[in-house]
Amino acid sequence: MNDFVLDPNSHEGNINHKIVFALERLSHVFRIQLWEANKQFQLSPLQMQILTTLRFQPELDSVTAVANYLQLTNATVSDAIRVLHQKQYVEKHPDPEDGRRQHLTLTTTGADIAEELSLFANRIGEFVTTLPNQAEFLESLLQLMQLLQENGFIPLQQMCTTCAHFVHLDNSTSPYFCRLLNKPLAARDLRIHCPEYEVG
Amino acid sequence: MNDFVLDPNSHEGNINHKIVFALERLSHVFRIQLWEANKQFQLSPLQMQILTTLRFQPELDSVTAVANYLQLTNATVSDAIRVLHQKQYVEKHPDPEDGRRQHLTLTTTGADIAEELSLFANRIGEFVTTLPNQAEFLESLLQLMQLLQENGFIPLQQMCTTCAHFVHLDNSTSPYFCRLLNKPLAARDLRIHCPEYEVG
DNA sequence: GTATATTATTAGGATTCCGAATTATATGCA
DNA sequence: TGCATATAATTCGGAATCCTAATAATATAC
Repeated sequence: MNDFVLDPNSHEGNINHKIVFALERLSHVFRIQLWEANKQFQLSPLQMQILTTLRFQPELDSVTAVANYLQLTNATVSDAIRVLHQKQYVEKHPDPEDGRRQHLTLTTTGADIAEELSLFANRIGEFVTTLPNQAEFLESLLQLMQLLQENGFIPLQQMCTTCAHFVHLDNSTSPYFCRLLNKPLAARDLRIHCPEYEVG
Repeated sequence: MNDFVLDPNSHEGNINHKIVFALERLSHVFRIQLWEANKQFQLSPLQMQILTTLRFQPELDSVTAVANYLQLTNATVSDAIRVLHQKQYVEKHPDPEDGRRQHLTLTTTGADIAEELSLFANRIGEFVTTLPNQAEFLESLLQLMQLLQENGFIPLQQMCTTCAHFVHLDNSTSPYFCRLLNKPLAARDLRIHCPEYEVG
């Protein structure tokens, strides 16, 4: 649920508290939207999150990898994946070299559903479109994510700002640079999940 | 959790998607933090949210009011409050004029716990402290909240930006003004839950 | 005064989470 | 080689999250 607990007006004028409170309320919106989608897609919130993870981050193809990403126990994820397997949205392929591993992939149906879920999520994106200062907004969000990642609140996220190939140029209109792609980056170019990511 | 589903790099360079994805990841952090607090406080996530709501928005003093605010059914909230009542964190007072209503208040213990929860939530606030451009960040968040409220994704939130007393002055260093308090407001002064709120 | 609406609760059920235990396989090291 | 330890995945039991539907009591509308 939205997801946390804070006095919305504590320390009158304390901007940190207000920001956290606003993030909390927005967090709530996402949680509620997941339950809304549940009615439409006949999938539980966790099942939807797993489908989307497998669709857009296919390298997270095991119970353990998904559980770490979602910060849940293997038990919880294993159970949800069992249901997705029953519904024939997810396939399990034994690893030929490691008998303990099961590689997870989406079926065609599963991938289609994940696409639809992505469109559903974009209902929020419509409102973001009308915001001024989107680039600055994204930068603040990424900075916060980076801090939270560095302090163990978020598991490794393959973001530009923590990547080995990333360079922060201070005084420039394109303030960032990727050494791998060998090109300058504006705030809008910053990736949250880059396939070329290397721990930096 | 976190809580939603979106391709973190869809439409390469589509900044809306990235913003939504970042918000989604942050939403996840709040959800996970609630479960963390659960270990420490022996309270369920919903119970904690209810305690905090009663503490900082005491005008939401009925099952229905809290359920609307949290966008849950009365059944769900009623059940959680039953437990909080058992634990002697919440008291129920029958309304003398309306026999259906129960006014909810916190016990001293309940209020103390709510304060501690607020401190716990502030662990995220520490990181917000180090962000540059906090005022702009808060403004973007509030603008998004306002849009979501206007479109029915968030129930009535007593924010300055949707208040009858609020005036938006365009070209100024204090770009806002409250007619009730009769004073200019900077971004950092904007309230998310104002006791003087009137529907505007 | 009767129909309708509202407040709160209860019951039943699928899902979400956890910790702990289990099974199977892989790895490290003597 | 062999044995301890680590890892991957699952299963089990249990408390909590959510819902819809039904119920009871009271309030409101006409």
